Amino acid sequence: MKRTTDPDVLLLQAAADPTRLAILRQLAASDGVCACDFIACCDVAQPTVSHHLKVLREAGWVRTERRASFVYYFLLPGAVERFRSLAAGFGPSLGMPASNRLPVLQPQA
Amino acid sequence: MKRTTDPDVLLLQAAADPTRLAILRQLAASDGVCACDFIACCDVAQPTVSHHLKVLREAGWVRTERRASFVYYFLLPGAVERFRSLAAGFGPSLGMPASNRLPVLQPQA
DNA sequence: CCGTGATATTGATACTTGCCAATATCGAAA
DNA sequence: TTTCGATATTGGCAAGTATCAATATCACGG
Repeated sequence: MKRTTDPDVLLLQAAADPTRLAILRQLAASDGVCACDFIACCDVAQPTVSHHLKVLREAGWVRTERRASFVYYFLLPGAVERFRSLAAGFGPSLGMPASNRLPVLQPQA
Repeated sequence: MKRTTDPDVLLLQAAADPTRLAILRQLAASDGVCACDFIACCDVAQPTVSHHLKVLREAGWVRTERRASFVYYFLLPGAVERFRSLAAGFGPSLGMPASNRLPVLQPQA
């Protein structure tokens, strides 16, 4: 993907991967998950899980907390909220199908 | 990225690009946009815009409609809705920070 | 201090993706 | 039909990324 600085795009890019979305979903289901548990849920090796967790951390999706030799991952509520407002920003396009509105006929009119 | 069939991941992947997010936002602002107008909004050449529009179409984000030699793009309300429920599915993590809840101490307990 | 289990980092490789020039296609008008 | 403007497709390259083996680090128990 192209390098970008748009925080919304960075948030989306981090979520737009099967493994990482599975991780996010597990965190949404029960927050505070040990890193070792993600190895079971996703069909990838441990270093790969660690890599994806790093991506999520750097994108601001999760924070970490050490307990003994385990590392727990937590969803950052701010990220969830940002994601939701991004979705909410996709307009009032609900309810009425777009074809019911009069589209302009000339571009840049 | 890894090949996947998860429709949610496909939806996210399609949106997780600066050019395509700009396109989606322009559509959210005023639905029914001529393809030629996207060339101005995004700083890329015409074939690149066409490529991104194809990605969005195949991901189910938009539909097209020919008028004369122009092609108009419309946001699919279903896609917006799917995107929103995806965001909504990221848990009740709003309000109370995760650290206020008691996380398990032993993995897989 | 040493061994062990958990997690992170490194390095290499294969795959995917964004980009544009050139070209093809399509619709309308001459 | 020929031409022209708008859009799509092709082909190739450059860059990004997912993956894992090997290795490093970290925290704890002995």
